[in-house]
Amino acid sequence: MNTKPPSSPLGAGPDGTGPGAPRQPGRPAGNVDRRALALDAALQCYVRRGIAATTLRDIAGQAGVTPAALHYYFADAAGLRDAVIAERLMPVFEQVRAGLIGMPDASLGQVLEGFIDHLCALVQEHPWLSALWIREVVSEGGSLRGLLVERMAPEITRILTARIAGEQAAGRLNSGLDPRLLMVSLVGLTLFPAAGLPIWQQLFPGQALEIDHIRTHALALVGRGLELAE
Amino acid sequence: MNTKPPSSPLGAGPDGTGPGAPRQPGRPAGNVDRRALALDAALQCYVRRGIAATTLRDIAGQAGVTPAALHYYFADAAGLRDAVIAERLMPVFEQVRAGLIGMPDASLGQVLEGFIDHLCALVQEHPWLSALWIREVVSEGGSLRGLLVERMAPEITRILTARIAGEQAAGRLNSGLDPRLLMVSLVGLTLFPAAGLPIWQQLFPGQALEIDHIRTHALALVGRGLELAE
Amino acid sequence: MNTKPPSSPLGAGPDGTGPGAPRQPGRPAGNVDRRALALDAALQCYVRRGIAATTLRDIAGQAGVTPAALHYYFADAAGLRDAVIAERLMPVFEQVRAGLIGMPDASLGQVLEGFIDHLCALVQEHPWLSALWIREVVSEGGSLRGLLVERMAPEITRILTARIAGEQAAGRLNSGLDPRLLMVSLVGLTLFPAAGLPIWQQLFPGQALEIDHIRTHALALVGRGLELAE
Amino acid sequence: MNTKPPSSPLGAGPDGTGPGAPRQPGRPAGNVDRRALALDAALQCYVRRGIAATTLRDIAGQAGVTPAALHYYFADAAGLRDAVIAERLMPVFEQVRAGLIGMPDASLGQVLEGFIDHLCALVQEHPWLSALWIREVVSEGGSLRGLLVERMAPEITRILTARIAGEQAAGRLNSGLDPRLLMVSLVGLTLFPAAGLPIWQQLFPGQALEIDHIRTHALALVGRGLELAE
DNA sequence: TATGAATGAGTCTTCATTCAT
DNA sequence: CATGAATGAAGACTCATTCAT
Repeated sequence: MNTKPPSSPLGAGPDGTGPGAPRQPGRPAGNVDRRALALDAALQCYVRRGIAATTLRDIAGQAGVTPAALHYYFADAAGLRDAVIAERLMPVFEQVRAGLIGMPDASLGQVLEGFIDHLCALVQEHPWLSALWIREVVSEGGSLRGLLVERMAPEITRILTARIAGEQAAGRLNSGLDPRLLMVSLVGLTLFPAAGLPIWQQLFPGQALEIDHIRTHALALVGRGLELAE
Repeated sequence: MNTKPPSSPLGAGPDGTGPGAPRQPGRPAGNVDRRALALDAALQCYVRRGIAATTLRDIAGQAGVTPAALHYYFADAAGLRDAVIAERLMPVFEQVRAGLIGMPDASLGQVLEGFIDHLCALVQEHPWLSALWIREVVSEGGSLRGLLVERMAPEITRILTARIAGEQAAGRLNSGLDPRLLMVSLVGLTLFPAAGLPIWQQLFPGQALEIDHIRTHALALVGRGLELAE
Repeated sequence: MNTKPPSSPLGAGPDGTGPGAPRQPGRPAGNVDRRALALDAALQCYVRRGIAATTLRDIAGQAGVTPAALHYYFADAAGLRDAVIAERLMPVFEQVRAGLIGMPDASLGQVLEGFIDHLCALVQEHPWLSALWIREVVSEGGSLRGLLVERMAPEITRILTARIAGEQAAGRLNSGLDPRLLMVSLVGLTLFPAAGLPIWQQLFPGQALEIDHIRTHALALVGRGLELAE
Repeated sequence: MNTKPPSSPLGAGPDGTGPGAPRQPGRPAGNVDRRALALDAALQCYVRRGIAATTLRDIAGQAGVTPAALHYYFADAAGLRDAVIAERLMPVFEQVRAGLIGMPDASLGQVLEGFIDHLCALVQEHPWLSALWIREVVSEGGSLRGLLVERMAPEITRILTARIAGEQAAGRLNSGLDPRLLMVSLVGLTLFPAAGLPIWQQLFPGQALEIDHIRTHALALVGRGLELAE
């Protein structure tokens, strides 16, 4: 009947037990493995089953550690999730953002096509990115939706929407496009197909179908559209 | 969002009794209500939390029935999920498929643009479609992925991929596109943005942003691309 | 990683599961047994180990039911504790209070001696009363201390302290006594020795030593004190 | 309340090294500090939550050491508890005993009133005494009950009960009293009210209510009883 | 036909304890 | 001499499922 409330996520326990908050620097190399292993295992499970449906046992089994060890490292399930977000997801998500707002001097065409290149390169390097983005960022009820809404989208929206509309007004961009939906379209042409790659590959056995095909295809489509004959 | 109860089974036969799915024989009509109520509640929960993370208790609470009643109607959790798929999801998924392979005489342009129209109309009518498609069909580990891989995609792929490649060879379609990825692109320009509509609406407060804007935008993009000034 | 918060104590579950709040009337007799059995078992464990140190398993084992059954009956450990308080303890505690404030017309002597009688009669009938009062009501950190401070003592204090002081002023009560401590003294001469009865009995083997001896002794002491020879 | 750290071991030998309890040989003096700190912290926790409900982590947190350090010093939780008893509790409990059997030449009146004075003085010096006595010595299932039954009460009982009965027979003591319960009554008039002091103080805000009031009141009550007007 | 009662298995979490260093 | 790392056992609680009625 001890109803003592658990310590808040990410905070070091008040009893001097457990490492609580991640302590990156200065850790003996021998111990980094198990914590990092757990983060990687958690990431894998999140991708495979979704964050909400992943249990600590799933992760512990995947990482080859005991559930109690996960509590030792991360205090609780929320702490583990937060650690994965902070140490695995955010650095990459941050790169998504940086790819867009980091090229202010370029022409809009360079920005947009550069964004496609950039997303594809990130997916190449971090194959989990597309799956997690689709399920946890975009999906209703996704665990990371708040990250997009609060931390990433507002800035991107503010910077790019006005510019897009401006280019349209100047006749330098297809006026039929909706400025508010353009960035989404680029994601829909890159991360979305990338999340389904295993499916498409399965549908075309014997043929190579990789992220680079998605990149080329997306660039061709946004370049001139379908170019349907009249 | 998505709190509107889904419309009654779309695959219902012309006699209005709706035998589109297996229904235990001998049940009085008066009880169909509670079964249908449970299916609707389950669909809502699936959209909200994802299929894997939804518990029977969630559904029972949402439907206002006891968990035991769900067992009575559907035998077990898998049976309920299968019933939702068969009686709620498949009729709509079937329409997705029918929209594509049902117009063999039309030109490819008509087929592709018709597909965009069709998807948007379906989302309009069944707001849960985009969310569920994104999370459960496309996502790795999605509960409905098998449906796409085994029942829908092969036929579509067989019919359309060859035709697309043919049109490209004949110079009637942008040769830079990848025939294998074209259908995916159209979904990525419709269902994917639709799944995020609540987010985009939140980012542009005071402005109407609805499925019709997605449709117009997608048609403009596939029509001629970005039309960037040289 | 389902971090859904548990339903609040004593409240009926929102999912239509479990009886939640105690439902006294109208229950089939066959089922009353197990719930009441659990309450009795919990009371025994509380007396034996203290409320804070009692686990659900202790109680379940004592009652001969599974821990899950306790959750079914009482939602959670706090709910069980609250039920024991509400259905077992409070009725008796209420009698402690009623014994005092229920005799306004009597002389103070009658009230005080009546209180001793009353406490001893209650202990006779509810042997757990003294142990629980000593450990959980009076002890620092006791789980029921709030009950005394907030619900019982203020009224008793308000009614009796003034009267006691008045009688002292009128010379009808030992003026050396502290009006604020008189009621406590009576408890210290009844419930406190009663809680230790097993010890005293053990120390005087072969002799009867029961609550009635405590009553007689307490009445003699408050009657005329030690009556020490000068 | 009771946040004042307990004074250093009372049973310490005349040489100031305090061998009153078993102390692993060969430990440098510099480390005694941390051990003593842990004992004090444990005592505080025992008072606050009760011995059975106190965890090693509670104590470690309170003492500002790691749980592993407690194991290093005391082998296990039982060893820590035994050390607290031997080095903190027993010296004071011993004084309770010594106060009674140490004045064989005095009159019974002096012994009894001296006992009240003595208990109050001990509580004054060791505020934890009353709480621990009430909860762990007297309460059913109390962790220290054995101490009273086996080590303290028999001797006191043997020496005093006979004497009390003798005085009664000689007409020098209220014959209505029960010789077996007289010592308990004195405790019930001192330690018991003392344990509840925080409550009574809370009930009479603005008034000083301290151990000395308890002493005066108890002496007045045992002196001549209530002195109720006929 | 339907459900209230009950439970075994599984989830997250905390605990005392161990051990290599 | 002392502790950070780790864990098995036990804690509370939830879940899908069963079954008598």
